[in-house]
Amino acid sequence: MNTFTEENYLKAIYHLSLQSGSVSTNQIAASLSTKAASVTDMLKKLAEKELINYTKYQGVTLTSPGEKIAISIIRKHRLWEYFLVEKLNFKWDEVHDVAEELEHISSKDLIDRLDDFMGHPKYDPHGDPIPDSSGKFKTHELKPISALAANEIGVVSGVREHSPAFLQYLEKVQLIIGRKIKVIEINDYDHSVILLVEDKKIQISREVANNLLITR
Amino acid sequence: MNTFTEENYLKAIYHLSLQSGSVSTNQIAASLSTKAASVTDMLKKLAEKELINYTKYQGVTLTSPGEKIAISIIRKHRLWEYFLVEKLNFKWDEVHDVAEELEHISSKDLIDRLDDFMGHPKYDPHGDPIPDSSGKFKTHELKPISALAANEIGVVSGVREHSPAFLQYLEKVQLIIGRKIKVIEINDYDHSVILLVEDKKIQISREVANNLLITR
DNA sequence: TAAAATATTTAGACTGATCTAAATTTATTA
DNA sequence: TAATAAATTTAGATCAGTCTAAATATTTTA
Repeated sequence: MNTFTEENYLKAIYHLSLQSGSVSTNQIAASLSTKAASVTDMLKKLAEKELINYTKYQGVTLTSPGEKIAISIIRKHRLWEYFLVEKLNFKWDEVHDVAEELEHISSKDLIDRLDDFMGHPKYDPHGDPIPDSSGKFKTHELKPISALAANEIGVVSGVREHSPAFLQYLEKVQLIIGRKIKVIEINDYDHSVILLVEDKKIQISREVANNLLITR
Repeated sequence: MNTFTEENYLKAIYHLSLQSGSVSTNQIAASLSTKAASVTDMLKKLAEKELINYTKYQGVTLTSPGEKIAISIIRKHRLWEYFLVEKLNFKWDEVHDVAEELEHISSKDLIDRLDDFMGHPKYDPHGDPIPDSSGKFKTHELKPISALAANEIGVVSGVREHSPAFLQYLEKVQLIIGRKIKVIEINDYDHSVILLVEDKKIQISREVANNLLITR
C-alpha cells in the first residue's frame, strides 16, 4: 500500500492532468500547499515506484498503475461524500474535509459494500461522477452557464469550484443539482446573467456563471 | 490533534490499564508489536503532552485528558464496527482491521451523526459497550461461562478474545450475542462444558468457556 | 539571441517514529 | 544480601516527509 501522502500526490496530479495534460512541479506544490522542493523529492519516489512518468524539468504524467490508484481514491472520496450527505444529513458544503480523511481508508471491500448499501450512485453531491468498482465512469458533457445564450435552458449538474462559500451561496439561492434554469438576459457590460429558477428571476455574476455547470 | 500513533498508544494503555492498573513498557511493546525502546521514546512524548503519568522505570497511567482521548477512540472503533456489521453486512470476525483505520478519522461531528443514524447502539457486535458522546458508558457485569455451575443459565453477552478464528468458531456453533445458554455438565478432568443452546447440546473446551462471557 | 525572470532541482538540515546494541535500573533468587 | 536475570532506558542510526537556501535549467522578453 501507499502512504496518505503518496495518495494525495497521485490524486492532485490526476486532477491537474485533466486540465493541462502534463503537470508541473509548481502546479503540484500550489495544489497541495507545499514547496516545490518537497514536490521534487516526492516525484522521485513516485517515479521510482513507476506510478508517474517523470523527467527532470519536464513535468509529470501518471502511469496506468498511478492513474488506477488516483481513480480509486476519487471513487472513495465521492462515495463517502454521497454517504455523508444522503445518510448522515451533512450539507454539501460540509463534506469535503471529512471525505479527505475517509478516502484513505484502504479496504476495497468496505468501499464496494458502501457502494452497494447506497445503491450505486452515479454522481456525488456536487455532481461529480463516481467511478465504479472497476474504475470506469462517464462524465456527462458539462458546460458553464456562461456558455449559454439568452433563452437557452439547462439543468444544474455540477460545479467547477468546491469552496464552502460558493456552495453555501448556491444553496441559498437554490441553484442546486437538478434545478432547471433558463437564461433570461445577459448583461453586456459585466456579463452577469439573469436566470429563471423555479419561476423566480435571479441574477448571478460572471464568476458564478463560469463556475456553475449545466447539462443539455 | 494527535497522530495515529499517539492515539494507538493511548488506546493500548487504556486497555492494558483495565487489567493491571499501572502499565509497563514491555506490556505496551507487546500489545503494539513494537520494541521497548520505541515505547520509551513515545512515552516521553506523551508525558510531555501530559496525556500520561510517567516516571522512568515505574510504568504509566493515563491522565484524565489522555483517558478522554482513549475513550473517544474506543467510541469511534465500536460505532464503526456496529455500522459495518449492521449496515454493510460484514461478519463480526471481519470488522476489526477496518475499524482500526476508521477509528482515527478525526471529526467528532461525523461520529455523533453516525451514532444518531444507527439509533445510539449501546453495545458493539462483540458485546463491548459503546461510550456515549460525552464518554460515559456502563458495562454490564460479565462473567465467563467457566464461572457457572451445572444447571445455571445465562445470556451470551461478550467475548474476552476477538480473534477471527475464535469468533468464526462461535458463529459456527451459534454461540452468538444474545443466545440463552444453560450449563448441563462440567467435565471434572478437562473442565470442558456441555451447554444447552437452542435446544441442542454442545460441548465447549475450558478455553472457550473462559473466553465467552455471559450476563445474569 | 543574450539577459533577465521564472521554474526546478540539489544540498543539507529537521521532525516523528522506528530500530539495534549497549548501558542502567529494578526484580528475583540462591 | 549479593549475584543473576529481567526490564527499561539511552545512544546513535535510519526512513519518510518536509523545509530553506543555493545552484542549475528553462522560458520569456527586450
